[in-house]
Amino acid sequence: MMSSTLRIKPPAPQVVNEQLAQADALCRERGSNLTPLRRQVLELVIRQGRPVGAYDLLDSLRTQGRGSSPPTVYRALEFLQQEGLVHRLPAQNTYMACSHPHHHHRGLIFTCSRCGQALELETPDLFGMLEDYARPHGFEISDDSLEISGVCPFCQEASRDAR
Amino acid sequence: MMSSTLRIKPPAPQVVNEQLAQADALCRERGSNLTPLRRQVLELVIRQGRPVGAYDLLDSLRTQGRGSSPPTVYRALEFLQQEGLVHRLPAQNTYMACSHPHHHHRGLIFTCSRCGQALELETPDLFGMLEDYARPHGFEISDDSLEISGVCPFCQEASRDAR
DNA sequence: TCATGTAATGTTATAGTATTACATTACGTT
DNA sequence: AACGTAATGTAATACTATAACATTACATGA
Repeated sequence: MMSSTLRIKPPAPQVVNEQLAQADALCRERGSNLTPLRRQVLELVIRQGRPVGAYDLLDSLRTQGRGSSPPTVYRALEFLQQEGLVHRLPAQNTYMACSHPHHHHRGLIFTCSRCGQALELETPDLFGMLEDYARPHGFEISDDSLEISGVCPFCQEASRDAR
Repeated sequence: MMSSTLRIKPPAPQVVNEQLAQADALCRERGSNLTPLRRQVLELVIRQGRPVGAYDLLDSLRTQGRGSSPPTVYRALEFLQQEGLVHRLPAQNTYMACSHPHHHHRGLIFTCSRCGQALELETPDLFGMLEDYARPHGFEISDDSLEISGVCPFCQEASRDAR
């Protein structure tokens, strides 16, 4: 993972707390169990403000005094994904907080292959189109987000500067 | 990887040969170097008729008497991807032959999370829409295919039967 | 011819990502 | 108290991918 960017700041503590409160509310409504451990992992993901690798999360957990091993973080991430609180980005093997867990919009996520930064969009037409393509083949979509890789504007600029 | 399906047969030898001939032609045109090793890997991918893992390819290479190690197959796959002959499916860590390497259409690939089977479609509108979403954010798309996970009709049926 | 440069491949080791399997704990219900 | 279930702890291992360096093959020009 070890790539980083200074361009995007981590969210302000207040924003983090809002997102956590929203997660609390959602899970309470649904009767799902946002345990302290799961909540702690979610907080780490949210604070990051960008996609983060599972083993980075594991390091953070250890720093925070949790006796942790890979299954700890993978299980928490699995739960958080089921609840729609976290997206997995398969092309980068990373995880990021969902930016609108309250609606059930399925989103599009652009990830930069240079710096790893990600941008989640609400794309009202996209999944409808995908369903239209899928239907005639009897295929049932289960992904709730779609990752597409490319180059973010900052890294494009960096390329130009290098030349 | 080790999942399998009997529903989709591997392509007939004749089809395999056509696809290989097409790859030969494409690379000749472009002046790119489809070496025996790369061609052998491509053939393995094509014969499979479905997504394959890199280490499965490695095993096959060894069976065929190539003294091979991971970099061998990963390097070949990298070349084949650059040439648009093979797609990587990040959600499954697999590789599959592109079904239309001659046009430069960027395609949509449905993958079944149960059986691993994949279906590549030509989707005339899709990447245009994605570009439209990306443009206002200055994001430049580099993926040439989009993987989306779900459940194929056969596995849906299997689920119903199980109940 | 033969030096030299470059692309491709070989080889060893290691890094990075994820899961299996089994033990333990916490806690609610009978 | 006994039991069942969900969650977590722990050790081991499987799976995926890359780094680093050596070697080979072959084209080109001195």
